[in-house]
Amino acid sequence: MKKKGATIIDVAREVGVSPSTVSHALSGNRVISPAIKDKIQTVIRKLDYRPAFYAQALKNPATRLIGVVVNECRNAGTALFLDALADELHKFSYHPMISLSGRGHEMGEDVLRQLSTGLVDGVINLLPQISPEEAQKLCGAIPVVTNIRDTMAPVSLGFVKLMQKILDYLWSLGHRQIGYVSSSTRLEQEGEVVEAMKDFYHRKKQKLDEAMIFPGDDSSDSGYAGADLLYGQRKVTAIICGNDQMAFGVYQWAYKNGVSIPGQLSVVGFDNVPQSQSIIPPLTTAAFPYEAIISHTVKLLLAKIEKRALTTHEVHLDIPLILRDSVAAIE
Amino acid sequence: MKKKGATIIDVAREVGVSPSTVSHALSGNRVISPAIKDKIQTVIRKLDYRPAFYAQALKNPATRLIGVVVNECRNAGTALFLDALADELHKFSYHPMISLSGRGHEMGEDVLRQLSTGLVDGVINLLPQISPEEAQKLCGAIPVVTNIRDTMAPVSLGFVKLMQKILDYLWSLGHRQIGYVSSSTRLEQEGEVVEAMKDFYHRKKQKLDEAMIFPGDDSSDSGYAGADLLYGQRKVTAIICGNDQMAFGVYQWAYKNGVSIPGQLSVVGFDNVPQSQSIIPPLTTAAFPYEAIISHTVKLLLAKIEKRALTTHEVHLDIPLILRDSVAAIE
DNA sequence: CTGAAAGCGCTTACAG
DNA sequence: CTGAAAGCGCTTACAG
Repeated sequence: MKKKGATIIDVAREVGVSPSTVSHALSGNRVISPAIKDKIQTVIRKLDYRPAFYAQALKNPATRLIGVVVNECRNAGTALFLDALADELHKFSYHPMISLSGRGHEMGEDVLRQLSTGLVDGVINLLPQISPEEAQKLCGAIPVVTNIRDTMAPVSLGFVKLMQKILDYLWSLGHRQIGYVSSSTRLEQEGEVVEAMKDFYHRKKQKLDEAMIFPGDDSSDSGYAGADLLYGQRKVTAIICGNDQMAFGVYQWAYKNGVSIPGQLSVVGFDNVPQSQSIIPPLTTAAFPYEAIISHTVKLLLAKIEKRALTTHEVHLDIPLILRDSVAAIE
Repeated sequence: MKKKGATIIDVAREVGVSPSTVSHALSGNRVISPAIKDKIQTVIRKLDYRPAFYAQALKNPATRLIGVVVNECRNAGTALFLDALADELHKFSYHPMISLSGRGHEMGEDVLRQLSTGLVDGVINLLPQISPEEAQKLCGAIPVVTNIRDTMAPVSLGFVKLMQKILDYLWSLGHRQIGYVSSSTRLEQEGEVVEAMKDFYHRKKQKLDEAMIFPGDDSSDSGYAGADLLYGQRKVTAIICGNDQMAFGVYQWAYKNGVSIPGQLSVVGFDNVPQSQSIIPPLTTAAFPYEAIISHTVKLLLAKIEKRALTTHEVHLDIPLILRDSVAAIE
């Protein structure tokens, strides 16, 4: 195909000046006589001239584009995150270029590699299956930050404290059989979370039963399957889910099987997506601190791009638990 | 900032051949002696050479990038649409570059204009506030298709038939006071839908009460407000919503106000997003025919890009109504 | 099988 | 205040 469109030379010829003059009129880097400036503006409009992006990029490699790579955006938490990330980047006159790599692992690598050919000034890796090290290798000279897990300045989220808070809460309400549907996006921290659970039971002079942990994949289907196993077979009285999506799957299973929430089964989520508030009963869930994480991620990436020193190196964020109506006491 | 990175000249020098040879080895357009080819591969890996995207684009303007412009992706229907669109584009070796313009109108125009500087081969306009004509003007020589509403080959969705089907269904169950929370994303069709409602009432020897129509903005908040007005003041027994999100808002209002669905209030949505199935009670909703629309949109855009003649010019799609549990008969 | 040269559409020292 | 020229990093006729 061919993108016709006028070039700067066409404009210059029509006005009767040199291309340099047109270029300077556009950039404002040089004082141009008002008469010529006006004429240039007129001709630009007449020919519908638009400077070719790639030709500009060849001279000045900064594109102010940030590649954002994510598997898919159907997950409500991801969608919210992307919207907020776009807003944050706009504040610094950067523009996100979102790539959906799809569910396949190899695709994600391809996308990261393609981005690193000068198209973007930096990339934000949101792929759980790609480590910070891999991401940086795939991107070569282009700065990357892998969300939350970045090696230079990771965000440490208070998963451990959160899990203990949740367990304490459920325990105090009389729950003794507590199931957990884990989340694949927080793989790195999964180990810690399980440790936190072990600790908790240890303090209660009990032992964590590994059969109470169901490996979820962040989809509501896996929440559904988790509920089927944990409530249907393991007879839990409460289920903690690694994200809200899976908690919704638990709700769905409960509805299909005539199990009442929170009457017969208590549920706790993670993310605090809008639906968690509107679902019935409103879901008790942990509020993922989007704003703080996004502002940190963007700050970090811009520092790398602009080769500035980092002011902060590590961030600790607590995760508040939002009490709503999906948890009840055991009578 | 400066993106260092090796150039093709660095590679050529290191191997001891000309840049042309390296270029041909990469493209495969020329037979290269195996020994040299091997050496080139080795050096490329050693220097971590990646062809500069913008320099390639300067010679061959086709980037195989498709700009997709959308206000935001937090709406579940939009997120689903974007995921499926990415999959469809990948089938043809095109890659979506998603831009979130945010809620502001002007931003959307800026983004469209910026895309049209050669960065992408075509754009898909998903902004309800920008008409096909405006979009094409903003994009200049770059092909655009405005989803569904494209002038060349629009998709006509059976909104009229759907609305009549829904009204028939509710009417047959005894509903006489039926509210409607309209959707701002389907502005164009809103008129038709209201006509369909008028027709319906006319056939029933009644008159449509305009007070039964609440102008929604696709957010669950507006569903909430709609329910407050329509049920709280206008005493409807059923509410039809322009999208599922707003139906969820109605659910939320009902929960807060102790109104049971479908016992006291029946609700119908539109989109069939995953949550509509998992919500309690599962929502009776219309299934937006994503796949057909996306495949049509992509086919149309690729035809424009590759300057092929269109095989189809207009598509009529029926919208199935999925009966679930959010509607009950009036006793 | 390989190389030297022109050119894609801009910008920016350099010269006036 | 303005122009001629070099160059960004590639690709592709053209020549051997």
